[in-house]
Amino acid sequence: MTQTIQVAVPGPFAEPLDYLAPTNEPLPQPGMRVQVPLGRRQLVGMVVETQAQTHIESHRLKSIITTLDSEPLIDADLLALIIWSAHYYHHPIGEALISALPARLRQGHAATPSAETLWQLSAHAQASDLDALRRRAPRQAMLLEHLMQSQTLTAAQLAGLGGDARAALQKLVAKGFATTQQQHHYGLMAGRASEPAFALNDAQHTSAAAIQPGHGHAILLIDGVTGSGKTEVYLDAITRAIQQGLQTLVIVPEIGLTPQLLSRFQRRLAAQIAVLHSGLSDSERLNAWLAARAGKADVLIGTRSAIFVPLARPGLIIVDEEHDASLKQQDGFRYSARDLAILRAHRLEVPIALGSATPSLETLANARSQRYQHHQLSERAGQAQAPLMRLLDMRGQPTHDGLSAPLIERVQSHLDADGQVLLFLNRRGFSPTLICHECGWLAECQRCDARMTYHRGKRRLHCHHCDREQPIPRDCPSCGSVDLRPLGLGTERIEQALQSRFADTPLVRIDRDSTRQRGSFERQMQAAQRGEAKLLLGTQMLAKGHHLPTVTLVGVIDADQGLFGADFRAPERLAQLIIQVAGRAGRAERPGEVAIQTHHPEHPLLQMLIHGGYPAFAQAALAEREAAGLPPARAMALIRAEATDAAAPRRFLQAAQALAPETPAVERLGPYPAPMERRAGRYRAQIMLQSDQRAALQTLLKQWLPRIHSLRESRRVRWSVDVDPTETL
DNA sequence: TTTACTTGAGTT
DNA sequence: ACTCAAGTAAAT
Repeated sequence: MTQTIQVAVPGPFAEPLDYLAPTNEPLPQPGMRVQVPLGRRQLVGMVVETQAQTHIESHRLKSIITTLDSEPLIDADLLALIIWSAHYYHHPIGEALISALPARLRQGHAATPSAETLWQLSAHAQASDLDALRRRAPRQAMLLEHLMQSQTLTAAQLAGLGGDARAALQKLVAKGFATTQQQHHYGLMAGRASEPAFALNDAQHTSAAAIQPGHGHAILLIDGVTGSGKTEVYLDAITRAIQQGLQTLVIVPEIGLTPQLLSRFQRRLAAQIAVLHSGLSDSERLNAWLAARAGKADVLIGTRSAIFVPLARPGLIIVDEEHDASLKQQDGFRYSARDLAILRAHRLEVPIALGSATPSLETLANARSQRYQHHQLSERAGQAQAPLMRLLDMRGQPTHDGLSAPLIERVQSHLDADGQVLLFLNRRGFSPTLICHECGWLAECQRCDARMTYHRGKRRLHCHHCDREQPIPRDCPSCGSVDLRPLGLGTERIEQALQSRFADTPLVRIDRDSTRQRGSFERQMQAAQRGEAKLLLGTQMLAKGHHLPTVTLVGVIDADQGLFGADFRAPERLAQLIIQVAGRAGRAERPGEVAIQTHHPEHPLLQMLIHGGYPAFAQAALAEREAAGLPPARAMALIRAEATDAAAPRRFLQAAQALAPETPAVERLGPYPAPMERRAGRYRAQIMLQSDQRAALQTLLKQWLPRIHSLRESRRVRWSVDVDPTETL
């Protein structure tokens, strides 16, 4: 009986495939990549198991072609975690395992970091040689002197020396004064702890002390209002992890991985820091991944996908802004980095801290049921006081491009007192659409059930759902009238209104359009932070996490948009956004004020928020979810389908429903059209599953999905499963 | 009759 | 996902 090896290969397979051990090669181990034949193709797969029995007839088994790694890339723990998550999210096992690797490894490249040349002083070199060189080759002499002082020179140091230092060094090597050597180069940032740690206040100290790297598993919610110094708590815990020789994995939202955050870590930690985000090249990502795996990095800061990075000596996991939507992948392998982080911390027996000023209802429910330790930081660090929030009733108010008289009055008053004002509107462009004043025609997208946004700056219509752009029509396509008018409010329009109302006040607008150029976001943010701009206007880009110490007034231009969204999470998101943008006010010594424009001042959500803050809102929202049988009270999953043929998704999902195993434990709703049925030219429908028992929902999916796979209709649509969906649209 | 495109089955 | 064989539609 020859040994069969289970290999996860990229393809639509829920389970690994069986292969024979490679001939003339040692047995590959779990966690190693292997090259395997699949049909006519050769693919990179990952060994999952070597002790397996197979039920495939032995003559049909093929052999592994070759083993690509000399040691496992990921250890048994991480391998098991990824396999578990492939099953939990019902994603093909090979896709899950392969997508956990950096692209270079997926493609089969060697698991080695970049190499850089290192020049060293040769033992033969004498001081007299230096004198001899000084006359004929001053550049070589200069370099030799460098080598004599510091023994080595790296490529990075060379860049600072100017000219063709490399050629001169080659001459030195030829003359036997220097030698070269290739050295691994992981591209790490060296932290210097040049800045002393802040003295923690009592609440910070209590939270930080509860995070004990090296003392087993614990889950902590660090529930800290904006400005309460969550990062100080993290830094304290990370410092202790480093002192114990343990690594910390820090997961941050896409928008949160800023140069400011990195430089703060660098200034405060005596550690090697690796960074992993979407802006890196493939080899930079590989370097950071390998640095964490080899234990060269003490701290790894990364976005969602960093949760799959192997760690040589794990000691602590931190998930910052744990409520942030970007922690859940929205296509393909739809995992939640926050949920997997909790699982990983459990498996590794290390503490995990989840931080947020506005925790998700899922996390709050877990804190309430004592599964997580709940640490509240309700005091703002330093002198800062909580801002005063109030609602501005828009009903019957005359408005100037969305700005009510009371808001204009507040802005003026803060500007007069030399304050800085931040206005928040989560909608870019000039107006959400154009309307024909004669016949009521609206500028609709050809490919989506949505209106096209009018962008005055670009002089174009732009669909924010499918990215389609077109020129602005001269006249109405329906009646020919030339009287086309902007309908609704976007940041460009508010900018214009502010410029005419506060003509002499320097203003900066920050949204995806105004920051498209490289570096312009940082430039504009600096103008905001230094107080050069007195009026700041922007979308959630401006709301999330940037320190704006001199803002005294925050205006929310339109709170109504989020109040009546189709998604059951819309109120939660609105509350989080309002609290976050409100958190920008009064962070330093000045007290802040928050003014929220709304046509529904009596709305319970808004009342709750301004009177009881986020905790009161969250408590009410949790009770509502409980009553409605929605997450986190019950488990949820979606089966989504889309196709260019309008009827196909519904037909497919109906056929799927007919094959569903009957169980009273799981409720199955639909198929029903997605709230925006047509998007980018595709029609979309879905089935919703809900259950009181997570396990029952999993069992149902496990039995059901293979049947759905075998449906003829399944080939005519694109379909996918979304477990624990965060966007039900 | 040849060639281009769609459809279904199978990959260990 | 990808690739191939079989089936169908249109080019010569």
